[in-house]
Amino acid sequence: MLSKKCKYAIHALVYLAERYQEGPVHIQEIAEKKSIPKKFLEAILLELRNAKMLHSKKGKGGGYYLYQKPSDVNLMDVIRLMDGAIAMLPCVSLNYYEKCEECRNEKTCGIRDSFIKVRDQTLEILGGATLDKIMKREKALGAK
Amino acid sequence: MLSKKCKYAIHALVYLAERYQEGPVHIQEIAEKKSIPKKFLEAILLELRNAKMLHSKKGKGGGYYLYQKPSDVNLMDVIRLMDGAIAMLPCVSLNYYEKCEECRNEKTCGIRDSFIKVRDQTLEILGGATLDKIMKREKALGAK
DNA sequence: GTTAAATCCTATTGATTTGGTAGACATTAA
DNA sequence: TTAATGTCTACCAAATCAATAGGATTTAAC
Repeated sequence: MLSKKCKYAIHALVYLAERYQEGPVHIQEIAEKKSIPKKFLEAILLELRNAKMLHSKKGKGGGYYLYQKPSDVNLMDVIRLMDGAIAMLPCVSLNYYEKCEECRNEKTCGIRDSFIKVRDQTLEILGGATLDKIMKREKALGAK
Repeated sequence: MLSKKCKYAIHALVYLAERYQEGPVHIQEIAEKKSIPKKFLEAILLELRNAKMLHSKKGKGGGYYLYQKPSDVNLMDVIRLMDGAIAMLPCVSLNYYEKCEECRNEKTCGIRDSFIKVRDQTLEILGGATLDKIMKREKALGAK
């Protein structure tokens, strides 16, 4: 399951995608519109900024805005940043690989194969889920 | 990520699949062979038994053994039992559905779609990953 | 240059989950 | 009767998650 932090991050990014190229949006507004605790959101946006997904402008009239085009930001990257590995086993993770203590021998482990398939399918879907596609879908579904 | 409990359960089941129709295997043996803390394994096997995945025999000469054929036990069921939902969002889970607090309106949520696809792909792969296939793979890979 | 509005940063907290342990009890084979 | 085994309830420590507190810093506007 995705953490709340990750879900908040996704919702905040979608919101900023809707405001793309309209200047900085401040935390307070995102927090209110998306019902996210402001202080928690603060930490999340900061993390997204440090990962170069967002830019920020300090001081009066400041706020956050997308660093890249909505079509260049996908759920795979956001989830990896917020929650870490996408794979279901550490020993099949591409970005957060760790040896499985439980496996005596990774080469002959019979269960890894299925989880490698799951990982690849998942990455393909989430890698293709970009902010612009999410926005388009919401419009198509009639969101106001 | 799968919990340790879930990984232990899978390894224990694979071990019991290798001993299928050879009578009860006791906890101690599984714990030693698979390097699982005995007391923890005890609780896990009990849960698998309550879910009708295993049978047990009490008293001297007792132990655990598979309830069904190895070809009838798959990773999807084991994971659901041990860790709960397989889906990445509660609102797309088939067996553990819950409303997403974050979504104002599920019907118009633009992100659910990707997670439904991930869920379906994952279920298909894990549903097909049966104990007998895992055993065959281990043999093919040369496990001793 | 003062002030108000905003982000930035560090630390802390409470609740829940995870991983594991202790010990008594019940059942069965020999 | 006894030793071996599963069953059950309770407990505990550490980690993680979700959230909060309280300033420090930066900037625009006056």
